Amino acid sequence: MLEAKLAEASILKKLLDAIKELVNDANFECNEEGINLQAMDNSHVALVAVKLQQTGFRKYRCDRPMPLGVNIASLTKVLKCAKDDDLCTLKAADEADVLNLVYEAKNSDRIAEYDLKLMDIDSDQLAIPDTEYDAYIKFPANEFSRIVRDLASLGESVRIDVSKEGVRFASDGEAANGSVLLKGQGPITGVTNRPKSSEEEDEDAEGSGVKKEDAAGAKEKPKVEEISEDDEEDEKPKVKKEKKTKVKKEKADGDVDMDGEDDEKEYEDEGEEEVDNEDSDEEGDGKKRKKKESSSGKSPKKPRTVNGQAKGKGKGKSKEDDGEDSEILIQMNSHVSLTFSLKYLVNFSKSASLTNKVELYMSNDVPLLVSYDFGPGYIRYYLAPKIGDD
Amino acid sequence: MLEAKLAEASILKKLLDAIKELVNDANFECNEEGINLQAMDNSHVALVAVKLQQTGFRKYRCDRPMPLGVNIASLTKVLKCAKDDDLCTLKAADEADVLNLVYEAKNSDRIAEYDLKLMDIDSDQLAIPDTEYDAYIKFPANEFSRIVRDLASLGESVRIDVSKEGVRFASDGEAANGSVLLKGQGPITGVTNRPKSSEEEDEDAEGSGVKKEDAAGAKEKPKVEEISEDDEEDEKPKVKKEKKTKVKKEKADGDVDMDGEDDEKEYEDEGEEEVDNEDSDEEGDGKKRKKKESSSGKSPKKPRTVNGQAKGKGKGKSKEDDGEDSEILIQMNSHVSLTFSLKYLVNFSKSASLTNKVELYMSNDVPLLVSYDFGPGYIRYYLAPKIGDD
DNA sequence: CATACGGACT
DNA sequence: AGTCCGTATG
Repeated sequence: MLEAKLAEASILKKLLDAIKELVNDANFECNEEGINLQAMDNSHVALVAVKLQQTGFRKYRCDRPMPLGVNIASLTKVLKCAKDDDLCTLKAADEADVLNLVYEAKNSDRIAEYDLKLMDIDSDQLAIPDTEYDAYIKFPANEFSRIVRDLASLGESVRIDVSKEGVRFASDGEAANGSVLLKGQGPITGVTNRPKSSEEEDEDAEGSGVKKEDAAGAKEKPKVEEISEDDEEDEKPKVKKEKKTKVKKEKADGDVDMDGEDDEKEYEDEGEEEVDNEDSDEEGDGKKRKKKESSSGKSPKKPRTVNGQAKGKGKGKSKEDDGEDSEILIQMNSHVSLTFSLKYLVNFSKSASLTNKVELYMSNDVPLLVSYDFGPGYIRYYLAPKIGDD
Repeated sequence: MLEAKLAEASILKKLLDAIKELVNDANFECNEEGINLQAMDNSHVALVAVKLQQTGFRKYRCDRPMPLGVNIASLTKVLKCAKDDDLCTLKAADEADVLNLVYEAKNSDRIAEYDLKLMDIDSDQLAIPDTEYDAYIKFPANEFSRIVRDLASLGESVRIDVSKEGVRFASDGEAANGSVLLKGQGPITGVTNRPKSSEEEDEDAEGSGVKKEDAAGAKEKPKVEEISEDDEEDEKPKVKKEKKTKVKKEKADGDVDMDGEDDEKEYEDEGEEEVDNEDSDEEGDGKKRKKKESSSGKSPKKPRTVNGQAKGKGKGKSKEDDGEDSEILIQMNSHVSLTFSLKYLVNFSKSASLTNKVELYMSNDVPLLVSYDFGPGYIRYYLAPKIGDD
């Protein structure tokens, strides 16, 4: 049986808001690691993958793997009956045909309980190719929302170019053409980030040995996702580190002070690694920053980077993230230029309500990965590029 | 070519919001003085005239007069892509068929650029008759918004009466009749205000200290007649300070001719003083005046008229400006009673987002002038009165 | 016909 | 800033 207690019903509410337009029905695949959902959008153009890690729950128990087929619209309705800060417990008996949701007000003077009917859904889980990405951008989620919404008002599609200049989003429309350039802070370095698999997340979080299958290898080889069926393509998506280095690099991006405002919060040299992740810190050209980054760049054993901490269980610092909110981190191995349908990107950008950062992973001719990591898990979208130049 | 940098994109956004429902397409007439737009509303009942003075820009360059025909809806779309506090630069090459808009985030980590397609628009600029107004009211813009919205919910039109009693806005409706009386602070004096031309505005801005108070004794009787060019010589139309009246009057700035009559009155600026600023573009081109006044113009802030300070009302309202916000200044030469369509007034009142004061200029049987002066320019609406008492 | 997005008003 | 209404899209 399943019993999973989430500290905030709002997390589920936002999650459902984020996918309800994309997906009609989907299986919540529950196992001891947590809950996964994977589905193609209605037109089979985009893929959405959600993970709620076991560690993200206040309490989590799942004796055996079980797929819970739910109608997303129905679940959305039921979730609307929860207050944002209610404790939310999902329960399902083995072989149950209903999912039981219990909402407890924080002060526990109110308990609401709903039973959502389940359905059998063919889980045609699509395999997510394990990809090496040539470009990685992490920036404020609302910035992304803004850009795609703005451009969507002009045209149908957007071309995203990642170059040394930065990231450019450009769209041509009837009445006007538009382009937005994000410059990023600091030098553009090679890609050192990659989507972490759920196991990695777990490990990052607590290093618990709970992981299953490829536990061991997981960290080393970045696998994108656990695909069910045919993930025989074993090339792990480790990012290409080949051309990683960019010429100019001096300070880590954390040091940059865009606004010119004096940051009194100077980086404490220890404790907090704020941003790192750039493998190439070797420069040490006497910039004011102290080296915090000691890892050897080439093979990030554990690409720990702030990312990890931020999202990970080490919740300790969720707030500090804000300090990072306005940062734009761009990593690139080679020039990438892809065109996507704005309609989908606008849809994806709804997930901004879950977290304040979004990560884009791109390589030419490969689906774009848009990833939002939030406290208890992540939601990732894959969208194939348009071909030709329509 | 044109290159005009505005410190806040929000100014343009608000301006467009203010006119987009009234106008579909319009020419932005750019010349070395600044940018003018003049258009009839879609039903040819109201006229809107906008001026953005060259001094209102962070940077301004316009080598030769050029009309930029834009579709207001398209420009509105493009402007929505700007953040309110973005620096906004308008650029157009000579004979260009696109208007280029560049938005720079204050911290410059984001640069967005849009090209808006231009169109050829027949500029049937209507002449705005030079009018002597018998009544002038300056009061909080949101007060005006409130009054017209309230009355619009009752009836179709409003009768505005200016008498010694104050200004009364009255509307009769099916279910109820309503009337709002504004009393104004201080005694009601003769009209000393008139719509100022942009040059005058400039002067006010800087010469403010310079004004001599009620220069002439004419104060009591605003004469409407002297339209001379001499306006600049003495003080700018300063309004009376304290209760005293100032009288200044000269020509109104534009000549509108709602009816289509054209009386072009040319105001040549006499060599020294500038006063012109007619919206009438046709001639506008011909008269290119150079700004002589530029000197102290560096702070083109809102030309605060003396009024503000003068009135010592004990308003202790909130912000500093508010001190003036609640002031109601009424000047009148003779009783004025006019009826207008509320629908239009409600529309005009949207400009309240641009500034916190509105000025009404009225004379019997003549179009009402509703003027909003904001930092870099002004927006004025002319609306013919209803006749009979429908 | 229903859903979602954008704009307006309080 | 939030809510509601209207418009547009699927």
